Amino acid sequence: MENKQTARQGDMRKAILDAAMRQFGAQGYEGASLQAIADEVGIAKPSLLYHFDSKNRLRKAVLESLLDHWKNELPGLLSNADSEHDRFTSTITALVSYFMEDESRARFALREALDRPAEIRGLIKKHLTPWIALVTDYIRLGQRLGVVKQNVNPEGYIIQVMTMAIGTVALGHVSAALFGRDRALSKEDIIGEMVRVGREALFVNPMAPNKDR
Amino acid sequence: MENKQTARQGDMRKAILDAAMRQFGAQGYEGASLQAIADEVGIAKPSLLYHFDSKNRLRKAVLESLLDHWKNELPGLLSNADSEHDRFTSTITALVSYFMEDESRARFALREALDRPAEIRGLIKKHLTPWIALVTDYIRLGQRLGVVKQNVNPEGYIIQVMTMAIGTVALGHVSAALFGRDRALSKEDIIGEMVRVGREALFVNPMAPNKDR
DNA sequence: CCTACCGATCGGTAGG
DNA sequence: CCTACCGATCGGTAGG
Repeated sequence: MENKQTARQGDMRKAILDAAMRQFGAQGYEGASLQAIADEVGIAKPSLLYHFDSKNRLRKAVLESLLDHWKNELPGLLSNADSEHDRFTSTITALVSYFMEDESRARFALREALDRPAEIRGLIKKHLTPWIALVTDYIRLGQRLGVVKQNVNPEGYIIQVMTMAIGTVALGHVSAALFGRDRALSKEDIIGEMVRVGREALFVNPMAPNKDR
Repeated sequence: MENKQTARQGDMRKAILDAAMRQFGAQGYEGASLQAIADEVGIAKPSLLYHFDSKNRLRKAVLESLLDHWKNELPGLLSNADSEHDRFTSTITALVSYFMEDESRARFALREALDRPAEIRGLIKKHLTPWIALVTDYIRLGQRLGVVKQNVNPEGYIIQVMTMAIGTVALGHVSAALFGRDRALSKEDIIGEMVRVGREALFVNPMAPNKDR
């Protein structure tokens, strides 16, 4: 009862963050106006600035909500796996599912990397570096075990997989229609081929069953 | 002599197109102002609108300059190759070189796909469809010859390679610093790993010498 | 190619 | 959470 007001404010903040992510993702930060975001939420523009002091702070809050998700998700993802193949499959599935669940996430993340490379580089370094290092360690372990190809460049490989995952989702509406109706591709086809490419490039035996050691 | 004036105007148009591509690529279409573009060229804003009737027409002219390059380049690229491996190497090298030569090209292309998916889809369909169909035909030929893996989805594969090529160049400044100084990656490392990923996912024998039939 | 200028919209503030 | 309003900047025009 004492936090009824707080709960309502929390709901409103979440509604604003959702609308902002969609608008920023679709129109870009400069292209999206506070007016359009306020309209989508159903409030007046100054009311929006009561919850977030400025457009820039609103953007940072959206960014933070993405980072928080992965800071909570990554630890479990990387430890709960019985084999290298499982680890690859569950990690890339979680990565792609998260962005496909709401494509605005992929578009927003891609735009931020284009608009503010220095800031995004700093955020990644600060929040994601230990987890990325863990992935490269696993790849090197796989190489010693003979499960992962020797010619894989672990750091470069991670960049390619992340670029494919975010890029494929963010550009889905463009690329799916690259071919005539007769050769139309479903989202599942595109994602499936992405996983296949990542798998073939990584594993000595890409089609190995679940257990590999 | 009679076209001295025309030559000067052509030079000015080219200077404006260059500045516009850099500004659009770095700041986005909405984020880049005509004033900033005019400043970079060293003329007044209304002078810019004498050469291009509106900001939107200037954007379309930049887009057209990218498409024209590939409409001229692709025919030669796809026919001048002695083997499937050569075709893959020369095509992906040309693709990546073109974007690396001026990274604004990759950023601008990526932003346009995000900002105006319907328009870009239409442009690709109109200008690039026959060449893309030729590439899928080559992949299917390679599969019949036993050079290309049977589980490749030709359409999906092309999407992944294009996403990797454009995304890797456009996001180079962000991704290169994902790792500490001790594991720093050069552009060549990143591009090399991209080519390796594409090759391993495509060929039955990724390390085959030049001739394969 | 320039100076001078236009209406519209932007992010943000005052005050309640 | 709202109405009313601000200065700054936007793309674009008039006129030379």
